[in-house]
Amino acid sequence: MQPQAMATETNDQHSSELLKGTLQIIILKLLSDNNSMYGYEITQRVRELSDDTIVLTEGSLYPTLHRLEAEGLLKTETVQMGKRIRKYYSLTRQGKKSATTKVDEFASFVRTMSQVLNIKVASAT
Amino acid sequence: MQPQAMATETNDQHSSELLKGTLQIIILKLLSDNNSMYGYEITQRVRELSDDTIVLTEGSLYPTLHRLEAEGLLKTETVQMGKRIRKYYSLTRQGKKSATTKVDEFASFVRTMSQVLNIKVASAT
DNA sequence: CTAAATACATAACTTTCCTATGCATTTGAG
DNA sequence: CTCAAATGCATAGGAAAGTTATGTATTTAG
Repeated sequence: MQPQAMATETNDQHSSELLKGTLQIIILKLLSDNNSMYGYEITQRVRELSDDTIVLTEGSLYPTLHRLEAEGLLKTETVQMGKRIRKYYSLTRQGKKSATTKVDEFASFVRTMSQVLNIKVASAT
Repeated sequence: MQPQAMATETNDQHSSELLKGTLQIIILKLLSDNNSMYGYEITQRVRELSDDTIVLTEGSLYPTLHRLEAEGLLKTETVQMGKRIRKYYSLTRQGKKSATTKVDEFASFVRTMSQVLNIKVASAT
């Protein structure tokens, strides 16, 4: 009955402060699951997986992709789609290792934080 | 047998990138549990609660405390301990509300992230 | 035909944390 | 006793990683 409650989904956007440091983890993990993706595709998939609560801006996504490539974690393949360019990113061997490590690190960090904040974090299964 | 494995506890420090945005949440939550604490005490307690994996530096702690006070979330009481000063921080009414909100926000963010990263995060009980 | 979506990119700015430094008192080991 | 370590607060300078704003260009849908 309350107007706010009428929306089908709760999609208040997450505080972007918390996102810091997690963007590269998200990218690495998606690529480790999907073999190869292009930038725009990544933004759409993250939006989808997060129920519209994590919306990547191009200003953060592309610089991060460039950085990860420069660090040797990603490699690219540019594909001509008609007259439009698509740059497909995939993990290097080093990137695969890094993906695993960083996801584990994040899980560990979350465990520590729940301990410090004394909260229970149930993951949706 | 390996020298590194001899330590009784695994206390690799968490990547400070992930800490971004969580520092103020930690402070607000500790104060909401403890009524009143001083800076140094906060660093020690966080160290303890996190098994030495989160070590706050003064360079991040004090500016954050000052900022939260300026925002009206914290109030202070300076106490003279012999010749030494202690500045006790506690939550304002607004700070109490903020503590609850931010902890909830963090929990929500973690749920979203586990969904995106497809990981299960079990909290130590 | 034209607005919205797709697709990439970068410059300027902000926030938040870290390192380094400074000052001062108290405690503990030798 | 002496001096290093721990206790206690504070700030300046810099790094890292986002955000906003802007730019360019093609394709799709109304």
